[in-house]
Amino acid sequence: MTHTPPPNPSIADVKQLIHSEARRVTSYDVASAAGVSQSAVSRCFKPGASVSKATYARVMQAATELDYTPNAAARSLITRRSNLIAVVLSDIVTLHYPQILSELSRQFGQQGMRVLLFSLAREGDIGATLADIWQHQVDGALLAATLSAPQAAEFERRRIPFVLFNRTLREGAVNAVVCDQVQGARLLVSRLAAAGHKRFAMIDGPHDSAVAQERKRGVAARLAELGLAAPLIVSGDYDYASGGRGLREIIAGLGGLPDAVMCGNDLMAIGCLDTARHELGLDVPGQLSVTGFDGMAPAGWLSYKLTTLRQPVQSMTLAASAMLTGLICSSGGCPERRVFSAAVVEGATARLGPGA
Amino acid sequence: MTHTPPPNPSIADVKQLIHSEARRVTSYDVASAAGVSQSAVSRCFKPGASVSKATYARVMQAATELDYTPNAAARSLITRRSNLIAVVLSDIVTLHYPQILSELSRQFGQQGMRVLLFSLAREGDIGATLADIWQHQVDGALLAATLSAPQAAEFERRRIPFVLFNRTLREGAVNAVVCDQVQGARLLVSRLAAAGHKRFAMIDGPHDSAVAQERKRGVAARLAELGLAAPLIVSGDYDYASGGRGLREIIAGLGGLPDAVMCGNDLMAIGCLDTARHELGLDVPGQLSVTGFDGMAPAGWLSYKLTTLRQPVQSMTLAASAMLTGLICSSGGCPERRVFSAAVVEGATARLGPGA
DNA sequence: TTGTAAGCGTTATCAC
DNA sequence: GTGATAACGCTTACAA
Repeated sequence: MTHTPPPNPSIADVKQLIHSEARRVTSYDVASAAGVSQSAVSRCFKPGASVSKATYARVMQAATELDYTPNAAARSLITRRSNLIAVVLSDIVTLHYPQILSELSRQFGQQGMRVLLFSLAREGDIGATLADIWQHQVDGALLAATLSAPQAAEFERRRIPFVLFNRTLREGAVNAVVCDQVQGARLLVSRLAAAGHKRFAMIDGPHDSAVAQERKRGVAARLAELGLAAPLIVSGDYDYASGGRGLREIIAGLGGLPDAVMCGNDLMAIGCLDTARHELGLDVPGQLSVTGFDGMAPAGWLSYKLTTLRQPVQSMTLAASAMLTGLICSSGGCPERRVFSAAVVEGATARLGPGA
Repeated sequence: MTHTPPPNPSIADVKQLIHSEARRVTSYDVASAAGVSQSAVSRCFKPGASVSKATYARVMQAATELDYTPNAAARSLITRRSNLIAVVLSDIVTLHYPQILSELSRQFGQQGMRVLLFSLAREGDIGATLADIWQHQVDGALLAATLSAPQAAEFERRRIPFVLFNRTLREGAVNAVVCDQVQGARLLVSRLAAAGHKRFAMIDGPHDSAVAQERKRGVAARLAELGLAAPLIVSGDYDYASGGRGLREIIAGLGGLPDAVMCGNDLMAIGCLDTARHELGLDVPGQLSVTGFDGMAPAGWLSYKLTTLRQPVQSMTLAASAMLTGLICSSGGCPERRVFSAAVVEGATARLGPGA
């Protein structure tokens, strides 16, 4: 019994050879089984290459029978395209996570790109992750995490296009898709003030969250403009428990109820609402108005009907993936920010006055 | 001005050369800047290789200044390890998505492996995705989606270890981490029956969901054992709206209220609960008991306190990632199933009798 | 249209 | 400990 392959091996011969050597199927195997050159095989897998119908058929037949699949690593080595997109999410995004990710995976998938996922423990933890991103030679990155200026610069230096999601750089222009948190916050304050609310309190998000900072800023600015007292601000962690804890802290701080509690996100608003109603026996919005931010699904559930600001997550996700694929294909152009507006969801947890 | 590099180029020389040629930094560049051979550079980036301290320092200095990062594609080509794990989720898993993904990303990350994400539109849609998985030569796969026997066989043939999450194959042994849905369902039925419930109804999950099938099976089997009437089963989509719709359908079908409505997951249970209380003005659990499945966070919120079965998602995720990394390192061994139990969360939406 | 051959950037093997 | 040199599996001129 010899292991030397016959000069014109059949598909079965090749199959057995591969099996006996316990290795993966390569384009050479397909070529030898189909009786063509290796480059012919390669061309058959490249859309729009020039191959005769007969050759194509023979190659595909062999490829199918041998379970051949091109090796992405080898391809990426020569083409300098990995077809990989790094998606970096800080755990805080948790709310829209599923929606964002499945949408991104779908969008990029349609362009033949795959999502390489990086999940950060904390908002600012991207540092250690960067090395991994470089190694995998991703074609682009979508970042929902805080990026420092030097880190952004390194993306530039390596010529890796990136888009920030709901984040911007303090200085320097970068591509970003954001929701105007400040505008939204101002709008909500206006509507609340128009309904006669005077004493405001706020449950703030984590200190390292850029989005939380903007929301807080918008609220404070609009209150000042309206000549109303600055809100009592307590801090929260964007989670359900923070909402209840925050409310108690506010009541203790004020020695009574404020007119409105504005929460940094829906999750805290729901926690605040539940504590107000079920633990403190308060009437919302009768005695107290409660508002959120985000417009996540549970906010619309019948038990809550939360008054909140909806971010157009779907549109933002779409815009971000489109922007990134655009950057990858036609590299160049100057940085662009696409700013979406948040819309007030009237709900039933706050008395609102007329819009501006 | 010449572009020929000097015989002993400085780091700055090399830097400029790379820049002028607009290419990525390779180990050759680092080698030439550090005045060593390319293989020396390679060794410096391989943990536990034999390099002298002096060489290591020189190489690292040059590497840092040049922003050199090894190319994962080239490495993967020669080592036959991509350090990539395919994680395939059907959209239905949406509930625990964030928790599962961030945990997996963390776990695999600690082993130096990255998560390549595939999000399926439907439970059974893995077919088209497989070709992508093969291309990227993943070292292993974690699948929370239905896999057919031939598909499983192809994983075997390609020697790619895989672990099913909350799924099993109808025939044939595979590695899997599951929660015993049947046992959980039976337990819950027992507790409900012990409290005197007689007429049961059920809002089922999607037909293509294996988990939903098992839950339904467990409920039906236990009811039969107890000599109770078979439940009225209406179908749902695992979403919030399905819960309310299902409840109405049940009431219409029975011409009145059942004693208990068991929902295929928490989301539908919450929808059912909201409709019962806020639209139909029913007293839950006074007039009607409602139960869920999963134990997702909102089930515990004060407005719901849902009676449900908690799946130990954290433990399951941990087990799955550990199992997969185990399979990758020490290939071989016979298929194993790790079965976790669901625990009853008593909540406040159903009257429960004593446990068995 | 097809085949030949030169890389892509690593790691691995082997002398030295 | 170090440096040649041969893979790894593919794409892509270029020649036929």
